[in-house]
Amino acid sequence: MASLGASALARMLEICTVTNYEARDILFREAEAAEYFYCVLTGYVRLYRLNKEGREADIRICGPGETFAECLLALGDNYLYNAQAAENITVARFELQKVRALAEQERDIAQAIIRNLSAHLRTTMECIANDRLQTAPQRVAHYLLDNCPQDSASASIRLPFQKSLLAGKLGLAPEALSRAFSSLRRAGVIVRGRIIQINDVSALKQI
Amino acid sequence: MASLGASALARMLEICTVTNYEARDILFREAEAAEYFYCVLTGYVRLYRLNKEGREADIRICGPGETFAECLLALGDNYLYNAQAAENITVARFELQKVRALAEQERDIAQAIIRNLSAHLRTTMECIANDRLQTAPQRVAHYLLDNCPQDSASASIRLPFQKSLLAGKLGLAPEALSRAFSSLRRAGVIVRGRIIQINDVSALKQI
DNA sequence: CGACCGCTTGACCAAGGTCAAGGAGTGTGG
DNA sequence: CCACACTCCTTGACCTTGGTCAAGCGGTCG
Repeated sequence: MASLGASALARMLEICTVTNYEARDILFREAEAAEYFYCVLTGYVRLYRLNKEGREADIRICGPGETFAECLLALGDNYLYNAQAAENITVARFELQKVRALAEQERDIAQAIIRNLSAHLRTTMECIANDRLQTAPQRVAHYLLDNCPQDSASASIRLPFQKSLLAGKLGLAPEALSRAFSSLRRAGVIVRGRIIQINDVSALKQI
Repeated sequence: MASLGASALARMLEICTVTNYEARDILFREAEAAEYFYCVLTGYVRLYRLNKEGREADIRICGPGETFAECLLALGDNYLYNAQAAENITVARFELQKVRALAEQERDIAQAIIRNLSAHLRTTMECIANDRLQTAPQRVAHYLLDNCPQDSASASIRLPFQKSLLAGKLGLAPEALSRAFSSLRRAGVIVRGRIIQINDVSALKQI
């Protein structure tokens, strides 16, 4: 929304509702009639699908500032996945109908939607490539490097959420994440709780 | 482009160039400076990435009517993947710069881009979900059902491309696709060359 | 006829999912 | 203050899935 002009911004804020959910609340389910798209303000949201045996697979983890269900803006009447609060969260929601109407009137809004969809499409394709090309330790290394402050030789990261959530985000079972972390120990990665110490950033890049 | 008004359509056609490529030609490579986005007219294009050992993984297979590299419209100066002609193809290409400019002027074009990006984002997220939830035979069954004409009890499909391309599209090695097909024989799927005979559509849905 | 290409099949192996058991940390009640 | 429970994570054992390598098969083309 940072890119919107004053009037467009005002009109978006006008149709926006802020809501809280508690950990594990379901915001919506796959195939339900879609009314809103969402923007996370605080906390994390899990988007996931079920197969017919009931196993869950995460599709995306959304953090503060990220939107979801925006792909329904163009077309589509039903949600495509389940959305669950991973913790206590605050989200803003926008009625799809109204945003569609606004996008036709306000040029800024259409442009902002294009930027948003593009960025998502890019990260989503990136995710497919990573799933298909990388092993578990490589995915974890990749995630750590993406979240390293800079090209300093060493770094320390605090995970913003539970490890089980990270596992889902990377398309792994929690056990596999655990094993990936312990295999990264030899590359100088030390895990204690949510704190991850990286002694040698360049060694991590080799993986 | 079907949704564009006359003037918008004319302006798009104006900046469009039609090109042919031969099988295995590379249209562009990952990280190259991005100049165009593309629309396939005839044939199929493979979008893929490499890991550092040089293994390839397909991200998407684009057929007639589909576009690629549109995610660079909003932002981004470099291609994110490699694009290769899977056979002799004809594509239309559009200068990103010019389309960006047009999208700001012509409302239709911005709307069409939104629809296009939305649709891609949906299918791409769908792809992640399928990769993470389904086994090889399930993916193949899913593909066949998606390409069945209707809810007739039986059907016959002709693959529009080589099996090795389908394998890549489904995130499998060619050998795994072969095995998946042979495991579907017991569900009444008969493969001869590119022709696939499905005796019992509902049995396939159970898988 | 031989070469080549795409596909299939078999054998083997590695990655990671699943199940079960065992910590470690935190909060609760006695 | 300690015992207990609970949650989350880790570890080990096992097994399934699918990747890889190599050989063989069948069709097509020169």
